[in-house]
Amino acid sequence: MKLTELKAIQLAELFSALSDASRVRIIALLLDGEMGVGALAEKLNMTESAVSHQLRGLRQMRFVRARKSGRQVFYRLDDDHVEKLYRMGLEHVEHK
Amino acid sequence: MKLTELKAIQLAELFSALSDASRVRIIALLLDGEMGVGALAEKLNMTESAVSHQLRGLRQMRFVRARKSGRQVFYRLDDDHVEKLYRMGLEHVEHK
DNA sequence: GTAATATATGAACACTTGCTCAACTATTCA
DNA sequence: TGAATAGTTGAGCAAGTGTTCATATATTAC
Repeated sequence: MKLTELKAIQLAELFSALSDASRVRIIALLLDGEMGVGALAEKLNMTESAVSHQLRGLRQMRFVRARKSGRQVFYRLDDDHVEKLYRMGLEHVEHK
Repeated sequence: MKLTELKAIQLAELFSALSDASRVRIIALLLDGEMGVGALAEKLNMTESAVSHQLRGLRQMRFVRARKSGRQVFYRLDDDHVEKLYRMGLEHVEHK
């Protein structure tokens, strides 16, 4: 499999987005639909700040998209590839 | 999507294995068949030590499997999930 | 206007990661 | 046996990551 250095880096960045348990759990929650930062923080038992920092990374990766409504910001998944990757990873983890 | 903390961690570990460009390039090379550490190091332009360190991680994750022959150690992919994850990631990276 | 709410941001810090370098084991060859 | 080859391992270190804490911004309610 030929693979340019650039694509190796891009692939690594892609998988890095899912290489942290907090981010994985954020993705898992967003699979059910959009959610505000505060609600995410509560469900995840994390500070809003920590969640916000993680969401920024996911936003920059185009994994999630933000929608502002009043003073709340609702996030949702921005890519069905993410869901596919997530599900395939879960399959791997569950089947031993 | 309900997700236990344990599974979130396992998923994160799974994706962590592909979250580095060197490891991605190792996987890409092994997609074509098994290869010795020296050959990998040469193709990757890395020291054998660095490659060996990465292979250890991949081995612990059960991503690769080692076969010893004389003084050489040949590595190959140990899981077709890895290939699926790799290809899906590549698809994501290539389609914008 | 002020106060309260929801989120974002930057600095600081502990922790992790991937490399290099040196030392080590294991195998082959002479 | 000793030297050369192939790979592994551990320590050390620079760079990166994820959190907390304090502060800033934006919006709503009064």
